[in-house]
Amino acid sequence: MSEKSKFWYLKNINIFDGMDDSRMKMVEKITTMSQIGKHRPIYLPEEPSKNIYFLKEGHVKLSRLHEDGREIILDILGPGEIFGELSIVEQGGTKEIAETLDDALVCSMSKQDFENMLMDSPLLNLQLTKWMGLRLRRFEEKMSDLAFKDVTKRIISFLVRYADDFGKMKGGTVHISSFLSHQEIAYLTAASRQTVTTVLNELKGKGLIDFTRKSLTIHNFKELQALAR
Amino acid sequence: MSEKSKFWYLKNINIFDGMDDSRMKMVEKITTMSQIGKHRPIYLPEEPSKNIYFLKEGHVKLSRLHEDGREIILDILGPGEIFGELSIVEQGGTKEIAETLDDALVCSMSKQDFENMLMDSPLLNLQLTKWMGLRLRRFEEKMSDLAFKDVTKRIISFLVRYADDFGKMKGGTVHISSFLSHQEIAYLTAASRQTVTTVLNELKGKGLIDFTRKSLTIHNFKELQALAR
DNA sequence: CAAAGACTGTCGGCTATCCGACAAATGAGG
DNA sequence: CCTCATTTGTCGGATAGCCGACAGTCTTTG
Repeated sequence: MSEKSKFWYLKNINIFDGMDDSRMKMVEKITTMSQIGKHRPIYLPEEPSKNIYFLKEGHVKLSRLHEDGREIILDILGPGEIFGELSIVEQGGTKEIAETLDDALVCSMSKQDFENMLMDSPLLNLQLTKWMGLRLRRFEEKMSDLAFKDVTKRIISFLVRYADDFGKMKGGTVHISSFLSHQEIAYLTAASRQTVTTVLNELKGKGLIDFTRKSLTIHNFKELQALAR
Repeated sequence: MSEKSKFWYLKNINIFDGMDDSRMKMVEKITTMSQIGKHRPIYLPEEPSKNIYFLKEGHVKLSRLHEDGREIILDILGPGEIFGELSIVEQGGTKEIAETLDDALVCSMSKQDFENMLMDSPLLNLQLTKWMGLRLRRFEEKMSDLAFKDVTKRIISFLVRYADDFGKMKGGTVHISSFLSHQEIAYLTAASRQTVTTVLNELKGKGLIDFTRKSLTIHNFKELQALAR
């Protein structure tokens, strides 16, 4: 993979693949790069963001709040992913919060510039379409998890997916150095904080995982994965 | 709205807006139109569909099955919407079922043709992008409903949205002539059939709605809407 | 128009999970 | 190293909603 494409790498697709150099220069011109510390908001609901964001490094969580303090984390994005109001139609602003999880490097550009860029490069637009299709698929997956699985399975599903994104695999074991708080996991899995604590300790008791406040080890990835269905 | 654009009307966006006539002719050439009766499958999981579909008339439900007979309906699509494997990346086929709810008119075209068409028309592609953004938003909405609301509110939410799509508004009352079975509503709201029956009868008892096996009347739309939060 | 099949209504028991409460453990900052 | 704030662990009570069962009602079709 070339430097250029590595830069804009997307989990499954590189949206800038096949883009010529002159265009890449243009892209970098209309883009503002910013380093953002951990646990900082990028945009808030009711504060309609006029920008589209690319995540170059780090991770960002997208969540929604409810009137009472409850929260649900819709998705965690990794390097290369895009967020912001992709459908320019609405004006009301999003109901989403975007917030960094760790130190992140974010490129932003105006919706207008983004739109122009898409109009200018059919290939880029097509890649974006495919990527959005994948994102829709991810949401579908999460929705059916919510509908079909009990809390334990949802938490295991989460651990597996999270390990996939953040972990270092070594043999069958996966180690993750930046773990989330139980509350955060609760938001992700639509469970209560106490239940998360209990379930994690059950899994620890069965020797499937080990964890501290800021790290997680999955002893047998395949085995855990199998328990999620 | 011109005949042409009415033909391809999308709920919120007309993806063929601004398309010149010669291109529209081409579109119609690579497209196969078919009339499909009610409650017929369009594609099934593990039977990877090589096509992209446009819904011209009628309604289609997209759902997922679980090993045990359980089902969740992810979305109900109306005239003008697009479905199929929009992200061409995956080869495994979808886990989705697409099935007509009523008599439908569906246009299908091969993924390849669709992709070529998008490459050929940046504007079209951009419209598609916006539309997919809206679809993502709809999924987000459904996910937070699942996380935050109890069954009663989820059912009310469903009624309101369904009435919006299918109903005829007259004053403050909405009448819907093609209502779903309680089981179907259960699948949509991730509830059990019995609970749906009970909740609907509670709402009837409070004079908010009336229903028979195949019709629904909402007496005061605004009032019901307010109860969903 | 009769018989079979599908849908609706209702009940009672059951259980997963939430929620409040509080104590213990850990970590951060002065 | 002490203090305060945050996170984790555990318990018991409350309950929403699931599930099986079964009866009643409507629909379809031969």
